[in-house]
Amino acid sequence: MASSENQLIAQLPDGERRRLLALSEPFEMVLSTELSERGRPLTHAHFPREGFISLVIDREGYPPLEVGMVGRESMLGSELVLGLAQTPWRAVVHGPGDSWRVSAAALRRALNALPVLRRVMQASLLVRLHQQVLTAACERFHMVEPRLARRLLMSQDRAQADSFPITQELLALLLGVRRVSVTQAAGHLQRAGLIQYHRGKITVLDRKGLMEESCHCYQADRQLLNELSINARPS
Amino acid sequence: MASSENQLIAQLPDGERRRLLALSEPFEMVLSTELSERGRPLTHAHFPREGFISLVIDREGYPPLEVGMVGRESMLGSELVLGLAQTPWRAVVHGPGDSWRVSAAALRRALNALPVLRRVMQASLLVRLHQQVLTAACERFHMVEPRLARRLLMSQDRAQADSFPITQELLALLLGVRRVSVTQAAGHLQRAGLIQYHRGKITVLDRKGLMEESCHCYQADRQLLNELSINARPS
DNA sequence: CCGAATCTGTGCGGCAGCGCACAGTGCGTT
DNA sequence: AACGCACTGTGCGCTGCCGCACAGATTCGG
Repeated sequence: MASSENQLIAQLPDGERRRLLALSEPFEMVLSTELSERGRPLTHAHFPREGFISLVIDREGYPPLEVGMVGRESMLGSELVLGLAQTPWRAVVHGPGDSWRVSAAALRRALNALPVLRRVMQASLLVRLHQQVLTAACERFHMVEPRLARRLLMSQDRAQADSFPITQELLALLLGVRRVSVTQAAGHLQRAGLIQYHRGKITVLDRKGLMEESCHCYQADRQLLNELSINARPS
Repeated sequence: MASSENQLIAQLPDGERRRLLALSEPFEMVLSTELSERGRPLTHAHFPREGFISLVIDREGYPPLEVGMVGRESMLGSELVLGLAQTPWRAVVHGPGDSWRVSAAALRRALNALPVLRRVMQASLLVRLHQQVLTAACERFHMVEPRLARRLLMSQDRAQADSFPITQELLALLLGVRRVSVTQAAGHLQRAGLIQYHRGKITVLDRKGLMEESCHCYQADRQLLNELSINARPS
């Protein structure tokens, strides 16, 4: 149970956790459903326990592009800690799983009484900002194959399993490249024995090897998460 | 005077503005100086009244890259509203001018008593996040020339003059491309009669034409700023 | 006044990813 | 069994930007 708990919730002291969960309801995140629309105020925040949500923007004349990822290490809706909830992205479920769902109004009210939750959400928002920056540089300058490797590792972390469903078509969307480019990069990784895939299901065979192929943005990301989470803990 | 006031400060009601300015000191932002270092907590927030500050990240094996820009429409240090002040970027003055400078500690204390300032800073932080996302997509997919045009318009807005100092070398850094690419794109724009430059000084001749050459990310950016600023106003 | 540093311009080969088009292959449905 | 659909694989020409190298031009410092 604890192993599949959302990691922000896990950071809360017992009292706050109970009060937050009392406001929450278990929610099944179904593949490809939308949890928020662009420009609309958020109706619910989500604390995923498994699976992941992609933050996706639509640009005229281009296919959609992923600009962020929310899994059990994070939450959807940390902007609510600012009292504002419009976002420029859509939130789409790309890894099925369960979440705790809280209505925006209830969460906003509860924030006053839950100081640690407030801190955690503030830190989470800052993490999102920092990740945005680092990811932007990564997407801009690194080549497809390392980025694909990074991406697979990230997905695996959220899925908490060696094997998880994801098509090359979707990966192309997430990376902002053609599907063909994914096919080629993935072919490499497969021939190298690092991964194995078949019709929308990918299995990571050699996690360590995959980390070597990935740009070190993956590690930078994880480090960032640790640093800022620790900072959130002390009052 | 009002025309060269920082626009966030201009949004404050008289009482709050007076109290904030009482904590502030006028500060001269000198070209190429650093107002914050990567990873270090911010010592001072800045509200520029003219000129601009670049947010710059350093990546191993690559030249530095600009990931954001702070001028009179914004502030340096809105993260302080989260009670946290580590940032992944350095803040470097790339357009000289004056700012209001407030120590981080004083600002943090004052935030409790100044609700409108708090709102304004929250909105400003959200704007930064949104801009990060949109700019990332722009940098990734648009070509050099439109991005250069956009960039020049942005610089002009902050400088509040048709003519302002900036070298192609610096522009290359800001755009994340080679200096040569800037030379070529700038040559185009000059031959088209939109700009005119000479040894580190650029003059915008045809602002309208420049907007047509720029990707519409420029307009999207301004629109975003308006929408979110308006939202900050009503309590 | 002369050398040095700064800023801008040009040429050339290379390459990663793009757009487009098409061809297999496994899976589900009726 | 047969069909359709989703997923994956391959080929080809194009192009925008890169890395490298060098050259003219203007300003600055001693």
